[in-house]
Amino acid sequence: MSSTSPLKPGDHLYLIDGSGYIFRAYHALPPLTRKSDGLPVGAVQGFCNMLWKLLKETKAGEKPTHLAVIFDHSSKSFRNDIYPQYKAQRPEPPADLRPQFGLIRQATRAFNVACVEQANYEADDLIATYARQAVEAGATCRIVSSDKDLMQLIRPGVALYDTMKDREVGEPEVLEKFGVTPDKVVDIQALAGDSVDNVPGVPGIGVKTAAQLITEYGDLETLLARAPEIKQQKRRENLIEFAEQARISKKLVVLDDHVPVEHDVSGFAVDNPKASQLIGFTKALEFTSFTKKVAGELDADSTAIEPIPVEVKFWPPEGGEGVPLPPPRFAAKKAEPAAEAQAATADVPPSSADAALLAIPVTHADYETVTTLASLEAWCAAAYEKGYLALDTETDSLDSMRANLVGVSLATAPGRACYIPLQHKASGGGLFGGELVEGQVPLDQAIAVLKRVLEDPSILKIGQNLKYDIEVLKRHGIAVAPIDDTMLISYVLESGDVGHGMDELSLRHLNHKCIAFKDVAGSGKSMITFDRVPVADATRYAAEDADITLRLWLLLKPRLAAQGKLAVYETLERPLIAVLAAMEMEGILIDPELLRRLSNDLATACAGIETHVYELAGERFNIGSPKQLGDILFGRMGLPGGRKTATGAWSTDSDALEDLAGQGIELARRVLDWRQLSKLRSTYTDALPNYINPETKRVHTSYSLAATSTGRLASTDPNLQNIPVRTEEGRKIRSAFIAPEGSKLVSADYSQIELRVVAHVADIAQLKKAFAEGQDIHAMTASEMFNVPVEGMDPMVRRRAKAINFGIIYGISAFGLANQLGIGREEAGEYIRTYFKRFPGIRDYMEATKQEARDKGYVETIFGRRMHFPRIKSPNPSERAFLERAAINAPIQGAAADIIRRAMIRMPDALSEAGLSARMLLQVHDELIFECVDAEAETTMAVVKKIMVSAPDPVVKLSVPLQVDARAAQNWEAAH
DNA sequence: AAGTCTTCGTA
DNA sequence: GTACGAAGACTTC
Repeated sequence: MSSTSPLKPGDHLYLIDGSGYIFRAYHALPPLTRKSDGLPVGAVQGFCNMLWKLLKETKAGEKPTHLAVIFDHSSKSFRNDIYPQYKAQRPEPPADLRPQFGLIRQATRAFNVACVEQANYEADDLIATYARQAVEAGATCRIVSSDKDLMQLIRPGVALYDTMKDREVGEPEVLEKFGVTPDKVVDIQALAGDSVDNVPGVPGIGVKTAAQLITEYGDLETLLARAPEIKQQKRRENLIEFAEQARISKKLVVLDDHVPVEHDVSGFAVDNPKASQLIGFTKALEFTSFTKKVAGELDADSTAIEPIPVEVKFWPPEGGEGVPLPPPRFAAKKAEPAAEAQAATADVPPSSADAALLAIPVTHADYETVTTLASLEAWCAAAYEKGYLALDTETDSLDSMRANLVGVSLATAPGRACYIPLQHKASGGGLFGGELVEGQVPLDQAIAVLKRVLEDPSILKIGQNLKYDIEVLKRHGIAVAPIDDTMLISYVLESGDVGHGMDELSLRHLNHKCIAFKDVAGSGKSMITFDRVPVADATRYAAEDADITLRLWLLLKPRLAAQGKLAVYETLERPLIAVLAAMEMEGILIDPELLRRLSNDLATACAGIETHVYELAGERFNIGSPKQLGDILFGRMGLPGGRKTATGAWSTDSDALEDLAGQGIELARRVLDWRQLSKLRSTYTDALPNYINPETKRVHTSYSLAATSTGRLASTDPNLQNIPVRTEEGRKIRSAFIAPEGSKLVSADYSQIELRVVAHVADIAQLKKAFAEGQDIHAMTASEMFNVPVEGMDPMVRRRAKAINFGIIYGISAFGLANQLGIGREEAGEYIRTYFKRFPGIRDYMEATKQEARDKGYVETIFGRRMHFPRIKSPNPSERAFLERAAINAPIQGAAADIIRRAMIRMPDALSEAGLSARMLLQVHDELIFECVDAEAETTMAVVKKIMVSAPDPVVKLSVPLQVDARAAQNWEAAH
């Protein structure tokens, strides 16, 4: 421990938030630093550097006279007595972080610095208490932390220093973050709450609204007292209803500055480190260069000092998929050559030199606007030196099949980025508008230079959502390869309730807020296309995108190997980019004339129903308005049995209307009919023709690879994964998706793939046997459950079993099953009990999955795809039950998604190797749609089936056969 | 103009 | 009971 001396006027007390430091260092720094045995020590090393700098390099007059590092004693504190859910759903720290908690405490002692923690109090409370003591003693205090919860302590004599951003946090920074002065910060937090710490706050109020309210009313109590004056209805009601919750929230966020501290501040007086202790410690952790630096400064002979024993807890981590190894120098050898076409040699690992540069702040100072061919060549040369290149294209449209290339940005190192404007046009109309801006490299020349590097197999191209850029560049004759995509890397690492957009990733991982697109191009009606953005603005925006993308790659790529997820990325994600790009660019043919006729028919039918509805209702109203309809049905007509929606409005969904229709209310039946027809018209027959590309005359959807939590794809603009099929009217729309003359559409779909996955992963003998023998799976289930023969089975009995089988996949509940079958909850519960009695393995599997989600915070598919459920331990019972069902469904839906991904990745090569010209056009979760010439239809179906059926091989040997049904026809409806 | 709610299409 | 996206109505700024 350090020496002893009471605080006196003029003294400087430094309080370091040790727990906060380690969390932020872990998440902000690349996990590259490990001891030779694999022990992760990056945060400890960062901590030592920071502490050393504080002790040695602080300016004269700011040197601390007293210093202590404060830690959280445990995850429980007095706040849990006020509000048990406080910080209740914090996930366990990552395995490679856990051992570093103890190491940082040992580092503190090795520095001969006070190391303080106290049961029942958080570090922040101790810091608040010591800071108050300092001010009262006439000394000043400086708190070293990046925690926003400490902003409330800022006042004359108490400063806050953010180590991660390397800057002082003063009133301006607090104003920027919370919109109020430091003394009001707690009122903001009380209103806005904090989802990370589970501070509830008031619903509907975020930081922005809270700041506005506190500025207007002065403080929380005044606001709550005068809440009835507030104009906005919802806001007023919430402030009144949740007033007590706001007060509790405030108690949670206000720090206790009168902790009966066990360590007296006089014991924090600064003393010099003992060379033997400090160097002994840094040698033990193999901090070579740090040891050298310290030895030099302390004038000690480091070779003469023995490493001291260091106590390591929680390492290696127990169980799991094994010890996360240091990131390999080169990507792991691909396990499946066929699955990953990309050469491993092109997969350059992030250099540690660049990784170190990640810490430099994102400024736009060194961004360059490339205006000459020579300078473009120089940037390409830099890419050759590095072996990798981050890039981003700027265009005038979100639709990659219509977008014109406006410019390209490149980055070769953190902070080293450029923008090459290619097709910027002068702003303004008339004579001077629309002309190409001076000083741009001619498009064809720039393309020629870029083509060399973007197609070079030795240069790895890094992008964020590269599929878009690949398509735009392909249309300019460039076939970009090999590639890495930061969006997909993030998706593999963190699929769960976080997003993977670049702005979001930048904030989360780099603590940097990107320039928003609307800041350079505006929004809404006044939005300009990117080619009209001034080149200087465009450079800052575009070069930043490439810079951030490169930094994210440097940070995130090593985590794939560290978490054992490189194979998932390389076999299920990355190779799908090119496959999807080809499908999207191919597009599908639709018959706009047929859709136009359908639209007319639907319009006529709707109009007829409308007249009738107005008669029945006795007034004209907007049938499409649930609010107006509810008022008429349950208000004016006073019909019984109305339910309310979450927001208190009358529910008029199809269940509610079916109820009324069943009671003989014709109005309800008519509205249901109207809704069906009007839906088909607005969403399909009217919308689809607008998506026909004028050049290709086909419709090109866009698939999102990182939109779902389970690994499924999502289709947008237009969504071609929800084309109607269930009703006769709807199927007419499907028949408007056609093959050209002389060609056919082939549809191939997996039969019962999710139930087959269940049979395999839960290892259910009866199910496996039934699938192996090609039995009717629902009939078999019914037979097992109700002891009736399959022969001559009552269709109703089979229907119940079928509903239960689907329920299993969805994480069954009596409530849901009762709804589905239109029976009572009791009866549904009885079915479920019967089912579990006959299939106990299913119940075991479901319980085990829930437990896994609770223990680890995630679940995995049989192919290793990981899906996170950070809120699975939510204190809210209905949220928790929902997440448990989702966690049960995820490995099943996810495995099915993995299987069809594997089939899709192998499909193009398989088709061409078979000498077929068939092209894959669409994916609808368990179905693939192809277009092929008439003569090749049969062979195409055979090849497609073979690839789809064998898709799990060789990684997973399914214990159940997969079945694929395929048909060829002139249109999708007939092929399906 | 932007964001939320409700409804409904798919697997 | 799972997973999505789109359209129209409605609310708020």
